[in-house]
Amino acid sequence: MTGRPLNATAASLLGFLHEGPKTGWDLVSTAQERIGKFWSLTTSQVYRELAAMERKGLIEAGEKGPRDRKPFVLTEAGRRAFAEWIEREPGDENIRHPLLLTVALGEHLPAGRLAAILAEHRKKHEHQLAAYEQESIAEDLPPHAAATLDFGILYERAVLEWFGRVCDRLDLESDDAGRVERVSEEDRRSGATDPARRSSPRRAAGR
Amino acid sequence: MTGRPLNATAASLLGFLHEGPKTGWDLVSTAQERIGKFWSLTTSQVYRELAAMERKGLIEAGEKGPRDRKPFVLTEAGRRAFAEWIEREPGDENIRHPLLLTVALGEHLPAGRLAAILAEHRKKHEHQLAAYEQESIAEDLPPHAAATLDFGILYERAVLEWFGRVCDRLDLESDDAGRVERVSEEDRRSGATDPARRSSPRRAAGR
DNA sequence: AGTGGATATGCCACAGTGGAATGTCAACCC
DNA sequence: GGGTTGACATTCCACTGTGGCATATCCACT
Repeated sequence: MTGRPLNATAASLLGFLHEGPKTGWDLVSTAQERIGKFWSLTTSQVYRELAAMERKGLIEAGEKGPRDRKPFVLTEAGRRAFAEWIEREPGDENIRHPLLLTVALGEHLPAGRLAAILAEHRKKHEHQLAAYEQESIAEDLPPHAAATLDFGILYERAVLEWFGRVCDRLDLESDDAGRVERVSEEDRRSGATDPARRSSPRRAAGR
Repeated sequence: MTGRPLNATAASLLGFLHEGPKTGWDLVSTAQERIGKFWSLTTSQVYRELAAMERKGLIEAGEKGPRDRKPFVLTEAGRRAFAEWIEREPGDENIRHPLLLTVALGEHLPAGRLAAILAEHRKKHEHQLAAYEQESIAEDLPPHAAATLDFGILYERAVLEWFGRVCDRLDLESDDAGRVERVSEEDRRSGATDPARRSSPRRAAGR
């Protein structure tokens, strides 16, 4: 038994199936909503994992509903496999960040173009942060969901702080997105940072 | 021409080849050092991309050196392909974070175990941050490298801040990996899968 | 000469990814 | 009631990524 330990994507599907029978489609949307922020998955993957898990007896298909809806339920073996998986030490994170690639190779790019790209992405991250904060205020989430949402918020804040720094480092003007940060670099030392008091932001520069 | 636009891994290799002829081996180490933090790649991938790019005429092999060293140089077509690639809007980052998965599904895990896992990972991130800060102080990096290193530092700081918050959120004791009993028991009695476990405990933390 | 380790390239099998293609049904409109 | 639309549900396929293995070659040291 326990042939090849179950991958994380499959395991998370089993996790969601603890809440009751779900079809592939249901699982795709559940997963995208609940773990999509830090675990990308696609429909094809979901269906493939479901088929594989059915073969292994971890789940079972129920009666077909309308439109070929095929709801799956956990079997005992599935429950056990999940329990085993979640007990294991999770691996390290794996980040693939095209924007950083562009920055790293940015010497081959005119400064203005790099600035434009950064501005574009900064805007995206501002929106993302706003959305997360919105969500965290509006909804009264169960604690585990709140914890992962926290991650999103802190991550986005860090990214935004980085944008400010990068423009500095590379002597770029950050404007088109409406400069806001510039000032806060200086303010920073007075300790007026947000609710997060943790480590004094050590400014290295001296340029 | 321009058959299917060049993937990011291949493109970064072309980028490094701007610095002069390099062999596959050279490129592996260059890449790991310069972009490995946010763009994972393996030796096999590098050799495969090199072979493919040679077929497409983006690079050319020079004289074989000792030990089958096969240095590649950029061709004009390669230069163009790279220029085209780096001009494009980079995609969004893609994060896969097993630890967050475990947290998100953490209701199926005894609180003590979750705390232990978190403590373990926190330690790793503390080391990583220390390493980055070390590097940033010790070396006088070119600006683009410094910029990406900054990202690493801010990211790790954010992660560490998150660890503190999570323990709070989930009523976990944060310190070392010991500590199994004591928490969780009273949460537990609210029943198996009650999805409406809304009222977040959020106790006052003094730490 | 022999051994072991770092350098160097390449192959293979398989897992994971993304998007297009296909099929099915409910609802709405004339 | 026939036709169109669009959401739902599944499958397929080509590409990308991973990790291990099989070769060599060369160097240093015995």
